[in-house]
Amino acid sequence: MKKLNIRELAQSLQLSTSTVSKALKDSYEISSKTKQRVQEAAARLNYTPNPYASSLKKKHSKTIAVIIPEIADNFFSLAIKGIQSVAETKGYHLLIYLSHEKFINEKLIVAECSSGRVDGILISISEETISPEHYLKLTSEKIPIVFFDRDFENLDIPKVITNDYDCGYMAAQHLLERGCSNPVFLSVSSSLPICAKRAAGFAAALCAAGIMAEQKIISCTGNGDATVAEIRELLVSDHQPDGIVASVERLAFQVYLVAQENGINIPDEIKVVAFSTVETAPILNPSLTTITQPAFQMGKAAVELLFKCIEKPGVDLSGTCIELPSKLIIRNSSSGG
Amino acid sequence: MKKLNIRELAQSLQLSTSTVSKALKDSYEISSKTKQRVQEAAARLNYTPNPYASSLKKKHSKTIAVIIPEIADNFFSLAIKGIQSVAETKGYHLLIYLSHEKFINEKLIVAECSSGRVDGILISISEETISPEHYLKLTSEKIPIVFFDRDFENLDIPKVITNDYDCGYMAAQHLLERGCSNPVFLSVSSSLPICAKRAAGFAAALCAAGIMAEQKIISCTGNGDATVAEIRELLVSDHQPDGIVASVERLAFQVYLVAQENGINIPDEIKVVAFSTVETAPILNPSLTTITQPAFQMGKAAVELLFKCIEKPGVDLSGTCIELPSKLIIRNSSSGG
DNA sequence: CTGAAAGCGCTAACAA
DNA sequence: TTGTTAGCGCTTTCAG
Repeated sequence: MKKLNIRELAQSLQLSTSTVSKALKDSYEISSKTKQRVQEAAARLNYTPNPYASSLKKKHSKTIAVIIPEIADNFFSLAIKGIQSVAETKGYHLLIYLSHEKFINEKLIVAECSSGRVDGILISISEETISPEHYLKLTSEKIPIVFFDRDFENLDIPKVITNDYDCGYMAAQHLLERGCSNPVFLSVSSSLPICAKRAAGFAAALCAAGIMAEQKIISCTGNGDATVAEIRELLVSDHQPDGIVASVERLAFQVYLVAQENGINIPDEIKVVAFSTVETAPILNPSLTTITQPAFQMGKAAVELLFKCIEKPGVDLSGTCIELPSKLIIRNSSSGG
Repeated sequence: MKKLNIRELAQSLQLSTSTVSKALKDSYEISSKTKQRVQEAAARLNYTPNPYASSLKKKHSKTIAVIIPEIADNFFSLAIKGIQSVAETKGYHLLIYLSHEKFINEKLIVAECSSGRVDGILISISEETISPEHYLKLTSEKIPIVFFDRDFENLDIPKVITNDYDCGYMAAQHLLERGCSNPVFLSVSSSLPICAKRAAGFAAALCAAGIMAEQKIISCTGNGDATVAEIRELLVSDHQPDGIVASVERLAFQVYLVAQENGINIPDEIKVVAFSTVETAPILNPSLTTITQPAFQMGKAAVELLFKCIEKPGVDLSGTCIELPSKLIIRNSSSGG
């Protein structure tokens, strides 16, 4: 069956293309009799309008871009799920782009998005991102953008984030209450605002308890084996910490692995808390205390905000910041003390 | 900064649009001097060609659709990552659609894809899918489609799958070797081919060992709490099984939870093996024996196959089936015996 | 209520 | 080597 276009459909009905076009979208200008005739024929002949022709004419595409650093990560999968749940009710399409945590990739993707391909952009910035020009260019071209989770600070771009500073504080405090005297924070990037905020909260809690926070923020910037090596070195050192806050779940997994391989008991010798949405937290060995972000809700809130920008180009949402709190869920990895 | 089009760019250079168009794509017809002039101007004025206009003309979109049942699932996240890794090198865009395991959604999505929006489709079918007309319609319209992981059987559509039957067999055999005399298989859907194949392999291994496989295939079709209830009932029943093969990882997690809450020891009282790609398998309590699919590679192989279909519409790839083997990774949840 | 016609921004014959 | 022109398939005034 050959794909047919609106002209052919119109011809087969002895109507003009404009009548058919209007009938298809149920316009009040068309008699209900012809509407029916047209819609019936369209269904029968399997007519589907070419979305690109229509986008070209209407100057919007009913598609949005989601730019994330990584997809094989529970947080982002859940966020996409949230995004998709509302995009689908609005008939929007979702284009997914991965920056792989690289600034250069992110810039290329963002530039590509300014071509008119998408009506709006949802982005969680890469670890490397240090300047915002590419976002600014987008806003100057009036294509709406909203940050979710990982934002670029001091910009007027709308965002939905979580209470990272408070959670960093909470995590440290929790460890302190459980008897840790030498907790450390495992950071993935000092330039990444969310990580910096978590670290800052952590440091503040230590200070409040009279502990010097210097040297308690440990950067684990490599990935894979390099990080494992760093963690191994940390855990078997003379000044082994007695508590760990993992800024991302991957680091917690690595801590577990290293502890396991070196016979270090969690939580007796070392307690751990992780920023994580991992589903298996309750059945880990031991079950993992987490700071869990409302990933699905954040995705949802972010698209909703984006749709507001798209639908009401007039109203000024710049500066809007929605903060959805994360939750500390206490499990066995931090018990005892 | 207002977005400009090719005509305006051409005007500002005192050239024709066709010259500019060709210069932009580095055509041999254009002198290198003007090429440079054009490209320099395009960069300076921030010109980006409208992709929809170009798609309309060229009759392809450089975008492919990925249709999956669910995104918050390690297997699919990894598969997307594999897909993306090759799409990005080819400059293709990725549209993601979720069927939420519903046949009706899948049909709608597939129909939408036949509009010319995408150059090809990668799909993992929903649990409910029972008829293939919507796929056939696509192929009759010459839009390439390839199945990955969850295929619809007895069709000539290319696919990349894993050795599900063998793995079901292997899982059962492993449990038997470890001393189980009453293993069961937890199925999510009897109509879903991959699940059925896993179950069939499982049953075959039992038969080979002289065990009646009747009633050993247990369907856990509800989701969430309903499934937990089913599993709870199974585990505390008089004829409690001493081995479980979970056809999907979610079921294994639920088994762990129920075992935990009822003080049932894994692996002493009951051993478990799960079809799963979960990253935390080694650090679960106890570490989980898995049949792990090569998710990333499957995604990669699938797009590569799809690109072959797209790039060489002439050659006939129908019937192509790439089978990438999964691996049994033995851990503590099935130890002892 | 229906139709004619212009044009969205780009590409690709074909001319020059 | 560059320019003219005719669409791609659709939507949308504007006339009828």
